[in-house]
Amino acid sequence: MLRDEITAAIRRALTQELAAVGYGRLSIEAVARRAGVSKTAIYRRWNSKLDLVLEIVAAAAHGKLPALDTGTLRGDLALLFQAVAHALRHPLASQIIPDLLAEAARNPSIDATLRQVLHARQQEIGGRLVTRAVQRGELPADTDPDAAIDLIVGPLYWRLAIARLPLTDSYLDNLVESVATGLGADSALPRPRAAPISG
Amino acid sequence: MLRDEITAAIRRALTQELAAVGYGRLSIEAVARRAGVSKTAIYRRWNSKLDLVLEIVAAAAHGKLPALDTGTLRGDLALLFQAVAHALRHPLASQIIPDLLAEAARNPSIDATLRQVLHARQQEIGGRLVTRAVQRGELPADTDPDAAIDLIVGPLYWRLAIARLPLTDSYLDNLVESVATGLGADSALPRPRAAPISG
DNA sequence: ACACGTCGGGACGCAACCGTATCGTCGTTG
DNA sequence: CAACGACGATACGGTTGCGTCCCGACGTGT
Repeated sequence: MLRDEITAAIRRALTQELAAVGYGRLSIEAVARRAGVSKTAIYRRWNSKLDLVLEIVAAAAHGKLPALDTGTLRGDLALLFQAVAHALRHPLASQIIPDLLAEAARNPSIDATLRQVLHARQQEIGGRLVTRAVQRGELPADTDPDAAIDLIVGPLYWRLAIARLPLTDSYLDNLVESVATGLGADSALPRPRAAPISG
Repeated sequence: MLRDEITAAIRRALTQELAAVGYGRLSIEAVARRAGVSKTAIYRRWNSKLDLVLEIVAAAAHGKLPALDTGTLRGDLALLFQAVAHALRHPLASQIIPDLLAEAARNPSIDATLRQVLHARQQEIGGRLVTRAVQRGELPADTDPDAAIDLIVGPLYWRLAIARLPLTDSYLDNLVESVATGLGADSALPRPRAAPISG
């Protein structure tokens, strides 16, 4: 009997509050104000602040995942980077995700939830990507999937979520090439070198 | 006339509080309790919560920086990774840094301070590392220092601060090699490939 | 022995938020 | 059109924190 429009408004307001003040300062009162809803309406739906956040974070991350099998390592990487960049370009996501990841270090419930919806999925996607590339002969057979994920996700996350520098198409192209060769793929092209200075 | 031991106790307590509850929930009262000090003693030294945090964060990051000129790209990377890993292994640092980086997205004062003490230094160190490698002929002449920094710092930060997975010596060795070749250095060794499956 | 200034303790008024409870209202369902 | 239940508004007591102020107690330097 709970009205869906109000539930949706609460979810929307929570997302915005989370981005605006972070999990640490999050207050139910502010969520209610922002949603144009009474506190009562929130407490009818969730028991507490943590419940609310966990439910909504888990739901938000159950979105679509790309097929991600283009037939080449570089194609897969480019597609994955596009998806990650698209997600982290949303101002809300780029504020909420680092905030919750930091909070996860001290809140086991949040940590568990994020591991389910983010890390597990990353490992699954990254693992498949690596496995296929190994099968194609593009990557060494002894490639460690965990280490590969660090190398794939780390640079883009750093630039978008931490350094907050702009992202251009050519940057992404270069990143694909860097990560691919870093993982152990053959270089696409030889690249020009300066002559060593030592005589 | 302010007693140094008390100032030090406040700094220590602030660090611990920051790690325990994060910047969002940080309270002066809790810092005072933890330091075994009265609120008055804190307010005699700093005007507000933000002042306190900014001063101490800035001071903490003015620590030593490694000489970082080993003569080879891989040597420089290994040394840099050791330094980063050492810093992020401290439980306090590994909780505080992601927390403040997330908070920086919504607090301009924190953002400015972190850019001074972290990003600027990273760019300086990373830029020098890249410049030297280019001069030696180890890296392409058109290497973008900013992109290089993402590739260097991102994976290790991701693993230690976000994924919070363990770090082994062999992992670091592999990471040095991956990053070096990803940046465009020649591979140290050819690595075994599986035969492509397609017949 | 004296004066000075920091010290801890504690109280202040103000504000925000928690989670609960109680209203009368309104819309939906049947 | 009647009953039901979610709705907003409002208030509750309790907790926590802010930043300020005052106090008597050191203890340090002179």
